[in-house]
Amino acid sequence: MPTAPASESSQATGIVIAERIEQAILDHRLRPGTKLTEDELATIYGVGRTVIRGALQALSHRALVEILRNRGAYVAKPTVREAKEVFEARALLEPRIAHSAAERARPKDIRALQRHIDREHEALDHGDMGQAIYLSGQFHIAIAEIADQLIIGEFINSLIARSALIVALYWARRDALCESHAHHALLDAIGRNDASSAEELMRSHLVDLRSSLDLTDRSASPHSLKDALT
Amino acid sequence: MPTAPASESSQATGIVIAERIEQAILDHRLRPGTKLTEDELATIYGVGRTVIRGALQALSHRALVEILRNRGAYVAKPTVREAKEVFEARALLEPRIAHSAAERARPKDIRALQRHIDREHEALDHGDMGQAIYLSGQFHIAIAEIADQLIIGEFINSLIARSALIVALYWARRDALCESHAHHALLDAIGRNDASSAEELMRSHLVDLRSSLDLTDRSASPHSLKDALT
DNA sequence: TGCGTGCAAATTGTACACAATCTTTCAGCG
DNA sequence: CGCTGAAAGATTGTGTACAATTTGCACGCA
Repeated sequence: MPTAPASESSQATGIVIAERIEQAILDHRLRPGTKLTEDELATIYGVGRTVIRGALQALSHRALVEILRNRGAYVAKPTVREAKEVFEARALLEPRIAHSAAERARPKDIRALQRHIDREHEALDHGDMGQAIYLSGQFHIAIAEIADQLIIGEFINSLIARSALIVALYWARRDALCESHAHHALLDAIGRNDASSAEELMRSHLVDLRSSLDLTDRSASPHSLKDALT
Repeated sequence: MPTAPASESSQATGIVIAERIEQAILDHRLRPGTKLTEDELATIYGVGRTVIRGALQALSHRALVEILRNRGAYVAKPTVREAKEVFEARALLEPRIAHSAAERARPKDIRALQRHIDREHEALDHGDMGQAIYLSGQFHIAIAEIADQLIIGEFINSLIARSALIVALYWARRDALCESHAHHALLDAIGRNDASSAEELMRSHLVDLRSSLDLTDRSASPHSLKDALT
């Protein structure tokens, strides 16, 4: 939920901290599996553990952080199965949303999308891969916002956040995300209010995205290995 | 109410309390708009406010409880728009899930679904409408579980929880949910592994469900009125 | 009477102290 | 030499006190 005014005190601090941590996870400054100790974060942000705990719990609801009882919080490590399911869900939701977005898009929406693409290129030029991946996700979220479907938009938001983690773990072909040709094509179709093209472009874009990942079943995946030993 | 023994494993208490409150909301013992004071709940369940706060925050993430900063937690009151969006999302997700469920269903799954329907009938015979609505939702969740799609299943779970709130606010035709003919037909199709029938039945069932609600735009809705004044 | 201001009560937000639990380490024993 | 078990250390879970914010009410002024 977009609780806008961050400048106020109170619980806003917890939300701000959660967003900071989420940002760090999304652009890969915090790798999957990293331990997030409450005390450590509390001293870093200069607040009590109560606030940190709330932030971590919020992130765990978004499946970005995994909280193990009495054992602490860790940056989540999606399994291969979860990764597959995330992309199945995206394949189900996003083409439909792209369709709606194309129907509803107005000039200012197109300009907003264009700005997203520009920032994406900028990050790529600076070689900031983490930021580029983050912005690439933001582009999808921007499309969902145009579609003006808050609930489905929230689902997509959550799925894209998880996708950043999945990319961190399973990315095989480094070229796929970089050539944001697909995003240009989407912008084009949406700009022309061509709903069925936008829908189809989104569908194939997601197929491409998924095929750039290595989701072969490796039972020796980091997660199950760790679980097996403990 | 037997308050949980102190030896019970830590955070589990918070989860248990959240589930109890959710249950109360779902079968309409707590009406939308009811204030949930932390101190009150803390004394009821015999725990500190810390635990209650965690439970309320979890429920707010599921959109069952609305937390207003410095003003407390209230049972959520979905707007007409949110209600429409919930059913749009369900119409998008559930037919697909019904399809998968029909493909994967095995005899024990069918038996589980049958048990759900039996309990539904039982509640109706006892005239316990709240419980009947709750169980009616559980049937949809059971189908999602058969489909074995954890992530989409979680989305559906959240949507169905919200649907219980929506029914509490906007139910117009009291007959619709009671005649669970649609659930029988679904069980039948899934039992025959007839995926396309199950998908189509789910689609029309959701249309029926939605048409039993009064979602006409009344700008004097409790929520927007409150917002307008503040 | 109507309206604005200021104080008091209630409720939430936060920090901190203590208890419960898990992990690690190391000594003793087979 | 490896295994078992217990104690020490570290980390999380919970209750509670205090601070911050909001709300309700009463008072005074036009």
